[in-house]
Amino acid sequence: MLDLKLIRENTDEVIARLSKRGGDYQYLYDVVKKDEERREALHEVESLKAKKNEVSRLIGQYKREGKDIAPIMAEIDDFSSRIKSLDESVTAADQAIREWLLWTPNLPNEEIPVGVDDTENVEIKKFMTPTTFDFPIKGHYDLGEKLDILDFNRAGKITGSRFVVYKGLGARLERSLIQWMMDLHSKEHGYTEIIPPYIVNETSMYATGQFPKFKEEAFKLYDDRNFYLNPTAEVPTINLHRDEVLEVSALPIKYVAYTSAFRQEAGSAGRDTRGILRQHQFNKVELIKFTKPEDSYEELDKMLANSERVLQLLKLPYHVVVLCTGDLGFSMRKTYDIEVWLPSENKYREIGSISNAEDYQARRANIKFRRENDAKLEFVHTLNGSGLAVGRTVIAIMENYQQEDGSIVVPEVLRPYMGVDIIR
RNA sequence: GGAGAAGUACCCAAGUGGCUGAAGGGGCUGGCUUGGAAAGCUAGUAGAUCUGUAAAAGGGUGCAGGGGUUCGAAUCCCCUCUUCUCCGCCA
Repeated sequence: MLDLKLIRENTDEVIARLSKRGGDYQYLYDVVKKDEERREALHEVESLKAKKNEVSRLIGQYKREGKDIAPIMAEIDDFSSRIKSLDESVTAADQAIREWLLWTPNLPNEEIPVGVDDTENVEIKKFMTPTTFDFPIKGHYDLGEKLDILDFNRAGKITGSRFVVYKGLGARLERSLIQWMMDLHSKEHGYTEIIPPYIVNETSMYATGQFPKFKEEAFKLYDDRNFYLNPTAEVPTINLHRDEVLEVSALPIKYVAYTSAFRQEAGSAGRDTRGILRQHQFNKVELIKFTKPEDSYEELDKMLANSERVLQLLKLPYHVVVLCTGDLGFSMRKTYDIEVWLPSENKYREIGSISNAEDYQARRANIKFRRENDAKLEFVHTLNGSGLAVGRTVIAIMENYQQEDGSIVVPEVLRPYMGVDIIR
């Protein structure tokens, strides 16, 4: 959520900055106008309430003293009806403003490239060169079916499209990666491990910014409690501290969370339908930080380095791009995407996304901290990043480590977890 | 799923309609005392949020959350959530 005061005082600037994302934000002028009306009504109703409170207290006093209260009762009746109607208009204005703000995305960081879509993202670093082969290569879907470690047909029978069964060493590869990533980030990078609920409520979805705009992306449960399947561990893990005041000495708080993630992929009909690149259910290890405002960008860069380390240790070629304004996620101010080399597509594909929301989610989720005993409360900054998407890491390993005979060499760091050197 | 109990500030806890934005402890912060500390004595402790302002002052809201009754609600009524206990079922 953006700060209403900021919008009130810098309307033109806010609209200009938001417009770099694309879209029309002229409605913010209406919001400001509504806010003026709201405050006007608020002043009036508050002074009426003050007077009414004063008179009400007199009634108690009069009664104790045995005086007649009839004369002041008439006065109170008049206050009450005016207060009621004014209160209603204030509440209506509040709700209207809140609704607009919930649909308004975060301001893009001013230093990120301005652009309309992912073609204008800017590469900032590169690790290794794309893998080359001296034999005809296969996609992970072909490799997986031949090795009998990925089964798409039976997953279709059990559930439907965009689901997969991992089998044998395929299942073990997925499981090893989860274990190894959790170990790496918790033991070496100092994150605290979290396994949160995989079902979240509506309030949690609003707090991180999935709702209201991306409701159609979520799997809703048939249940009258407004429950949804977790779309990313970011949701439960940020909400871990919703409505809390964090100890300043504990910041930055660093979590590594493992969950399965569930997405409708509503806007992706027909895209990436082969293989496990885009599934309704996938595993992800996610990094989350709560930081002091002045530290968030330094922590963002450290988080990026922690994510990159996964691919470096796996010896997989990747590059990092800064998302341009048009490709930036709704709640985020700045995002790095890590894209891994996929030989079958002959290009880099997203495998992780590392973002700083600054105070946008903290404001929605009401997560604060206090610098000193008597200091005012301030919003923390929240960061989240992949560490990494597990299924896509499986793809990258299968494709980049494939041999001419269709077998797959297991990256060295995973061998202690896998118990084998090669999948054949 | 059934039956019951509870939710008050940083923590514990009193409080059945006005004199309570909230007794009493604990903790924390300051002062006295001390060479220093402990103990003791003493003062402060809604610090939230909205509004307002240059900053204040002032005002509204705030006793799990939401509605209602009333001139007036922590207190009465309704709904929801959470926690705990017992029973049932169960990985």
